[in-house]
Amino acid sequence: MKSRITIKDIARELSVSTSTVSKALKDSHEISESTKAKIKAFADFYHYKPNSLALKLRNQKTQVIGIIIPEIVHHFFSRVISGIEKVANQHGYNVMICVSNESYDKELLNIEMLANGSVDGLLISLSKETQKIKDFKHFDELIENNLPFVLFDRIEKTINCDKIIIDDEGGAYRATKYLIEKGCKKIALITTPAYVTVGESRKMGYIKAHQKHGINVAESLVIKIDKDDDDHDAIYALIKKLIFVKNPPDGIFAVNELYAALAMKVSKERGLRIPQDIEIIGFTDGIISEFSSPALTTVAQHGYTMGKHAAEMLINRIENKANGNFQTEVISTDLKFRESTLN
Amino acid sequence: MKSRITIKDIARELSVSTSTVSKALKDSHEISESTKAKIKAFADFYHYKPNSLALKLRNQKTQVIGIIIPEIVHHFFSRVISGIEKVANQHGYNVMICVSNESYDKELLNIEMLANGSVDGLLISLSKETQKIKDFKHFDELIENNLPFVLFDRIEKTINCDKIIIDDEGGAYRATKYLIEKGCKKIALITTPAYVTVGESRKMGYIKAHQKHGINVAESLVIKIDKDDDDHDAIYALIKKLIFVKNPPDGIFAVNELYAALAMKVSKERGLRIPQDIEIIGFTDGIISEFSSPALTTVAQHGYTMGKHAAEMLINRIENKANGNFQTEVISTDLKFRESTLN
DNA sequence: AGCAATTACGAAACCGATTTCGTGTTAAAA
DNA sequence: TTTTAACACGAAATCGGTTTCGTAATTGCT
Repeated sequence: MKSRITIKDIARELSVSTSTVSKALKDSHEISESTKAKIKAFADFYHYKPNSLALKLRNQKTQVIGIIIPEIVHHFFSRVISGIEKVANQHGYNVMICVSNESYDKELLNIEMLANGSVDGLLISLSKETQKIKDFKHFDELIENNLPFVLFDRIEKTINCDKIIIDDEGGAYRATKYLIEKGCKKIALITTPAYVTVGESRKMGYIKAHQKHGINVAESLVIKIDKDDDDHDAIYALIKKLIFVKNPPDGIFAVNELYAALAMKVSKERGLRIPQDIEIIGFTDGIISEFSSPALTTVAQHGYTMGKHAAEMLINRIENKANGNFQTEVISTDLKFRESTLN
Repeated sequence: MKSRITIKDIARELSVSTSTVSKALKDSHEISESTKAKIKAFADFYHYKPNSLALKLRNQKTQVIGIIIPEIVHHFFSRVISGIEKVANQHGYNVMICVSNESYDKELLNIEMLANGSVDGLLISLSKETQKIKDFKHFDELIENNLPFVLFDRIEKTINCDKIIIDDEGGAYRATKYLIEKGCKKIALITTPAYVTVGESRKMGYIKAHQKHGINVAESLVIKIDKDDDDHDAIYALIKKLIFVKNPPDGIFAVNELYAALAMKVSKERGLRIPQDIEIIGFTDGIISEFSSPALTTVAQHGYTMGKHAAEMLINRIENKANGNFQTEVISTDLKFRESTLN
């Protein structure tokens, strides 16, 4: 059960003090060349590596960034993480990832776990439950202890911190506008409950695009899915109610690719041709869209970029390179044309 | 720039020693009720939380599990992580995730980072490069320092540790056998280069199924994709060479869902009807298969289960509940029938 | 030769906790 | 009245490092 060798072991074996060992290993001028050589050789031989906990405690700096996300089996979030990881590593940071599972309690627990000295800063995307019950007191404590943190994607305006979001409203606006201008007369919206802010923003874009064209949005064309993303059957059933009607919509804008893909499935079963009878656009960073048939036109949201920028914002804060005021950065979207809309 | 309150602050403010504070907060019988009350009230008021680095250093126990995976934007691996996270949390552990990006150097770096006291144990899936160059010396050091670790999915037999794998060969065998028994005469295999062990095992299953039926596998029906998974176009081009020929295959077994989905795309473009003219089976834990059209029949590999079991194996090691010998657990697969094969 | 400067190292404080051991005070037992 | 035990707390060691400061021995300068 031998464990990793420590500086004390080296000191004892070579009959010098721990200070001498420490300095020798850092090539300090205070130590003679001969002693340094001896110590370095010994340390090398036994593969000495300083204990990182001890260093972190001493330096009051962990070089670790904590990430709290609602779920990890999620293409968008995993891209964000990938971007974070990239930038973090470039700056010598590691990442510690916690999953809130869309639960307020777990989010709170995670924050408490990570905020006790384990990390230098936090990157957080709010859980659905947190957005629903609107309780943000766990962030007050972060602010009190002035631990830097950045909210990304699922944010809350009233929290005083740096934020980074997708241009949800703009993306939805352009997608809807595109459908309107292609001649769609009945464009349905498949969205989330209102407490999911990104869904709400996208709905806003959908509405504004209609207003811009002087069209009144029929409430019957808007459905809110209050089901777990894993429960495809339940979502499917809700969408069916939208499409299996006398005069089905001739356009659909869905706030994520899952809804869009399921809408496409339902449409095909209803006998509608895509895109001739009904045009569909999703919102996503995903792969369902690419491989569904017909391939889905989507609002591409660039999660990798968001992750990179979020990490940069946070590291700037941690290293005090940021100016005083908190920023909110908006990542713009692209409309990616595929087969589910007419050329 | 006030920072988190420490036990020393409390001791100073209340004119007691740090030992008294520590004991009081742990409700020790050594401390009088009145003093305990006073200290607890003070600590509560200032939201005192012990510094976790100090605890970890003191206890020589981090309650953190390190995970090293080749990539994170990957449905299978994210499911594995999800399973790990679940079990780890149940046992009071957190997870720290590092990505090797399929690079040997980064894998080595990650291991060194995590093995210096940051974690109690490691869960590792080998990078492609590591499998290619077959250099496993970084694991020797883990063994020397006896830091528990478990290899999952992409493993190496010669490393002396616990391992957990998918029944790649068995899954491939049953999938291929199914195609043969459905009457396919020319079943192509789309696989990875040989150094990717999971690809090789699946190839073995494919071959054995043929042998079982006394069929010789034509080398021309086996293609190895040596392209980055992100480079869909390049993969597409390789698959095209397989299918755009005079007598195309009437069955395809692909070692992952990306290859299967792309093969389906190519087949459709070649004018082949799926599943009437060509039947396709993929190997996966993913979502492309579900939403592609026709939906793909696949060998389901249960990443979530693998993650849970891997975490359990590791925690048993960490907490010395495992018996002495190293185990290799095999997670079995299911053939999930969808539209890309005849009923 | 006498004094200052340099060299080479060790002692001790520190990071933030826990825990063992020691001790002064008080109350109960002899 | 003396002994003893219980009580309540503090000093110090510990985890594994880094860093400041102090100092003995040597060297350099006048």
